[in-house]
Amino acid sequence: MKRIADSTVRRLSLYLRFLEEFEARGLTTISSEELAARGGTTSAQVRKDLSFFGSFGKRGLGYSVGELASRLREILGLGREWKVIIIGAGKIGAALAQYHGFRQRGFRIVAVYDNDPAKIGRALDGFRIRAMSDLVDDARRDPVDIAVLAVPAQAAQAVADLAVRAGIKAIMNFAPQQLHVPDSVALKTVNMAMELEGLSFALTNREST
Amino acid sequence: MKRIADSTVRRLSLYLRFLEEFEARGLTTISSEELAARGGTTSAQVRKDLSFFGSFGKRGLGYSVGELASRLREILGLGREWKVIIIGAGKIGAALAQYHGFRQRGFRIVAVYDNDPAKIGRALDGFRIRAMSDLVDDARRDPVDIAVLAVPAQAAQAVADLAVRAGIKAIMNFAPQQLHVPDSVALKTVNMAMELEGLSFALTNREST
DNA sequence: CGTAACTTGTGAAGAAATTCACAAACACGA
DNA sequence: TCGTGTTTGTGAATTTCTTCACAAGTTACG
Repeated sequence: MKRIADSTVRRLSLYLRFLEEFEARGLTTISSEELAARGGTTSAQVRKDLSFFGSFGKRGLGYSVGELASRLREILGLGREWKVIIIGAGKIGAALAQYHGFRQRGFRIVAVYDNDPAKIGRALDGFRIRAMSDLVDDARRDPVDIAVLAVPAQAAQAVADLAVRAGIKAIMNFAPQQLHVPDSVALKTVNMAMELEGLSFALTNREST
Repeated sequence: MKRIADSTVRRLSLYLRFLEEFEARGLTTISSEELAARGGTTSAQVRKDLSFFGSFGKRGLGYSVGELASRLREILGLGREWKVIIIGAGKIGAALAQYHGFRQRGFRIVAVYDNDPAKIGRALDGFRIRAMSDLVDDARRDPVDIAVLAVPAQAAQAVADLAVRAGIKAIMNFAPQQLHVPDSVALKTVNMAMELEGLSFALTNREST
């Protein structure tokens, strides 16, 4: 299969969200034009994105909301449950652990880790915080799919290495630190500072055309 | 000035981070090759990114760490302080309000808003939570640069409209909702669910080359 | 059945981003 | 001062992504 661009995957994710809204409103079909309007893109883009995976629409009519949604869920791998652990029980880790939006979409948090002795053993939204040193054993016994890193920058690479050693195949990194992992591990970094600097740049350079 | 791609701005932000590390270690020069290695890109990319803004290096030698860092700060608009408000004092809003990394980089949180009467007036990391209805007046009296949206999806668009009405020129959106704002307002959306779905896609489709 | 009004799927064109590759500039040592 | 070894800055080539534009399929309706 041809390599799918990151930007395409992001858009598929968006389309799915809109389709679910439409589904909730009881609508049964939708055109690429309507989908595009909500996503701030063009109908050609929508059709091209979908064309990488097959042809799901009916000419002259559009797409069946329910069918397209379920195809997208399948494409995005949302048909199954993914086991997620959160590493780092600080402010961000805690906010994530308590965020129930994950669960809805099939991402089930199975454990929270920290290496602060003061936190280990305490409860966090139903989870007893476990010691970081248990991670590798735990994950070997009961495999985990995704690790969410919410640790300080200076610890991030070491923790990522640990996660890789534990056999985890995907990491979502919230630490403001560039991580290096093997190619076989999927990595996404969400860096607040970088996003803010993007806004700062936009604010600074906006008079120019 | 030519339009600068988003991806370029992100990388500049990254380079600045590395330069600051180098600076802290007392190094005075760095080559595009070294910068590229840490950022997971190529030296040509680094040089091209910088070339949009001028020529900051010395052939045969590389870049002066201190000088390049300060030029990048200038380009990114980090020479001044930006006033930030956080809208939504829930889990995420609270985590953001307490995150002190903002301050270091010149993003100063000046207020936190919510519309839950039970929360208004209470303190959150030194801020007294204000009523959403005060926002427009507050911002007109004392202009704000950036609004961070940490409200539920169904409220997000209305709150964004409010922020726009208050004269705010940049919005960083944490709500899982596509927002529509005038072109004159800079918008960045960080959507956790989308990022996770990106990982899910990668995990699902990884055997193929 | 025939025609009008839509909308998809997709090659081809166009635009944008990345990489190549090399002349020009500089440091350093002899 | 000259030669060697670096490294930048940048046009050109290449690759990737987006948009165009239209044939082909579908519905609606008289």
